[in-house]
Amino acid sequence: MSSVAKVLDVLDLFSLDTPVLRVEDIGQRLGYTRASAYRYVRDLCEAGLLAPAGGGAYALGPRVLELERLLRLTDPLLRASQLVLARMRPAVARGGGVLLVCSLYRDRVLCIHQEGAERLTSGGRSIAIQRVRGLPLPLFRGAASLAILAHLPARQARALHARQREAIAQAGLGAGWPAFRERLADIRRAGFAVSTGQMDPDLAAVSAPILLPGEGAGAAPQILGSLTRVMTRDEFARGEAPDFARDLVQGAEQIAVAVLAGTLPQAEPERLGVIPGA
Amino acid sequence: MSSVAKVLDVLDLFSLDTPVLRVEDIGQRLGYTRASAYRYVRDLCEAGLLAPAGGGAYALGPRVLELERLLRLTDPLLRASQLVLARMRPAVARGGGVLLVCSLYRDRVLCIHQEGAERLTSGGRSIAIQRVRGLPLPLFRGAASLAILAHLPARQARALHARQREAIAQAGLGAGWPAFRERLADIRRAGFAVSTGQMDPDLAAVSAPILLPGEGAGAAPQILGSLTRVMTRDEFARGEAPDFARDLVQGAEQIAVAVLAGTLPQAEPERLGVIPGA
DNA sequence: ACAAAATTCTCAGATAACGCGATATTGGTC
DNA sequence: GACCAATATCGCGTTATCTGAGAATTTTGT
Repeated sequence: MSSVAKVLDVLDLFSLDTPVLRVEDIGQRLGYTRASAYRYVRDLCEAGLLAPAGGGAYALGPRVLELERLLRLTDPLLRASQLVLARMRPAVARGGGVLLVCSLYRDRVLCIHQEGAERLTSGGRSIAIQRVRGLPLPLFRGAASLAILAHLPARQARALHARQREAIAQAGLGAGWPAFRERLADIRRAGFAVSTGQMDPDLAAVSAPILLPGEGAGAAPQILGSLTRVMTRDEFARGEAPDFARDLVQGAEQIAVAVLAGTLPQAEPERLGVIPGA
Repeated sequence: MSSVAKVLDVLDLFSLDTPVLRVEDIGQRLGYTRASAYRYVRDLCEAGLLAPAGGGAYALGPRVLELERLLRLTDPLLRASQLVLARMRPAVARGGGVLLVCSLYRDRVLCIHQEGAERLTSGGRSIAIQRVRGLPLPLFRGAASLAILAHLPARQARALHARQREAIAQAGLGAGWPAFRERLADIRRAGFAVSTGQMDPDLAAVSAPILLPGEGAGAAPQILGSLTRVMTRDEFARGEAPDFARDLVQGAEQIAVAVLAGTLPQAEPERLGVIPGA
């Protein structure tokens, strides 16, 4: 194992349960000597990814916020989504809904942007949206995940099934590979994914894949992420779901176009303002 | 130079101007061979800090968002600020002002939280607040910076002056070390820092240091960050500045108390909700 | 000022990292 | 489906770096 991987493994120890760790604990958990643990932590502190939190303990560092701002302002998918989201915002807000942009992150799906409220109200109950920005969630539950899952390259889907047969069956996506494959094909044929009650019993979601056209003739398109609308089950049952799906699919297509446009070298006409001290 | 530092240096290349980089360019800019550049990029991708962006290019990766969420939910200073900010929010919002929590980050000051609008309106002009979350700014300009600068440990202030004599003089903080030292002592004596027109000609700010009491008798308190209120110059001139300062100093003290309380091992009564798939 | 942590340092041996060129993989084209 | 050009990884000898144990040093607490 490379020393870089060892150092970056330290980052994995920081979690909601253990946001502040002592060097001794880090070394013990990963099987490093005290000296090595100190060296690794020092390296991460120099990079700003960790910061001393007093008492020989360390927590995530300010560099995380600096990188987050950079990502927020520059991520190709986020930038491409901005115009489309701005256009869809009023209609979605009117319905009390929420828009999400998600992307694949290893074996999970990560929400990279939420637009609208963080909670929905249904029958007097205030429901927190589970798929919040920055929280990786499984590929097998929720419309935003399914829309991405269905468009994974065939090889990847196959490997995924081999690795997580259990979780897939448990999510109702079929017991074997043929059944699973068929479920994914169904979603692809529909052009969007729907889930009701998968994340919260009183919520539903519709999600459209953000697809870059496969460059070769007949080549499968490349999945970049998904554009999702979360709503209460009541609103979903009101029967406008087909309209939602149409809007989402259209929005996702426009995002894909914008991503392509942003990839072109000369497609950066507006300079970002010069920021002193940046 | 350690190999970890070399890998993490790659992260420094990503900026607002160059958010997407090709491996070749990374290697060339840092003087690495192609093979090494690929190795480094691969390591960072495995950690999720970078992600392929097509065409042999890479951009910041989704892990950044995951870490940001973690930091937002767990950072000791942020958590300690939450209650105080909630209490101050209404009064500040009424005045059209903005609250910032900032902390020291190497030789700069980083805003780690903003409360209220991102813009202020003065005489029909809409002014963007420069000190936005995640953007490191110099230590020498703006109230939020000065409040921290004034409470740096003496050694650090001295070293800083030796390194950045020029920038300090240019910011009007004195031409030599004695003058600089005196300016900092002035701010400490006042208990808060004020700036008018330093960041934007039509804005002003008042900032209180967030100080942990020095543990030894007579020991200098430790600076954690600053609590700042940004407002239009008009509102500042309205003469309520002393009230703002009093409120901020009081708020900063309460944050310090909350940080101390959070440091105690048994001070985590409320478990965060269990999040499926987290 | 003293005692106890917390952190860095020293050094020789063990071990990955480096560069180079060759070799797979991709992705686009016919 | 076969080709070609990129994109990315591999294999290996050399060499610089990392490691571990304990001592030395700095920082912190009383």
